[in-house]
Amino acid sequence: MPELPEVEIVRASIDRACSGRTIRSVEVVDGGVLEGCTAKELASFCRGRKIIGARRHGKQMFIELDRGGCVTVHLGMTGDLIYNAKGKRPDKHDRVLFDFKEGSQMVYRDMRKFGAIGLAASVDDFIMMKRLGPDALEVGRQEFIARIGKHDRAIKTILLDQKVIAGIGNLYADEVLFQSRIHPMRSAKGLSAKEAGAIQRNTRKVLLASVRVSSDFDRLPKGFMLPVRGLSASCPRGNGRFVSIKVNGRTTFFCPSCQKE
DNA sequence: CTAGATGTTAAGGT
DNA sequence: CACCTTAACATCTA
Repeated sequence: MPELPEVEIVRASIDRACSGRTIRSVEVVDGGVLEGCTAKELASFCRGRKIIGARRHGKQMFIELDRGGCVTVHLGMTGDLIYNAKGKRPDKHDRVLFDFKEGSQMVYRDMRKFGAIGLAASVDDFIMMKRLGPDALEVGRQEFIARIGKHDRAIKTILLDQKVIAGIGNLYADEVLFQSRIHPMRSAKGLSAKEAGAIQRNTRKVLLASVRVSSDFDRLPKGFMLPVRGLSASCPRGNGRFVSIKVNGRTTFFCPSCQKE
């Protein structure tokens, strides 16, 4: 589930379904997903509190409670936060259940358990503690360009660094660079003003386009790499096959003809 | 059976 | 110190 658009989609649905509901109890099925608090602490923190909304910063989610404080939720690789109407059958990978007064519940589901649930006094507190950079959709154009240009490392590595800009993951980094026609190994610092500007623009374009289609890649506009990323697929511009390399330990696809070194 | 998967972080090497 | 690569986390699927 886990890059900015996917998290935003989950946030919006939880915000809609759970705002105003009061948590009656919390059941931690698998404590392995808790970070920085025990099951007891999470439960006593939440008990009797009302959810006032769901927020997001990069890939990080926050369930804000009345009287201050929030539950922090990171979806990791396979996490999901779901609103279940009363009587829904539990799934094998349900890890934490937040039971509401009405009998419905908010469920944290995560097959691989790379995600994390914790507590924070405030959203800003947590962002500071984790040293997260500004959200990829909220950061201004000038700041985006200034931040990426400070680093003399591969541009893809910089886009993936949550401390520089928060929210871009492996798939979207590839798409942003493909849209910008920039090779993933180019030095971020070595980019021209025009190139850095293109990356900023395309970051917005790609993330917003994905949110718009609910991350259903097949519904993205023509010319996107995501629906065909990988395998032996061809570049949608008709310039031949994609190539795969490792950048920052992550599988990277690009079009060697459109994205020159 | 093996390899790899949208994320994050620690550890070890140059 | 800066940067890079690798491994680890846990589990499923191609």
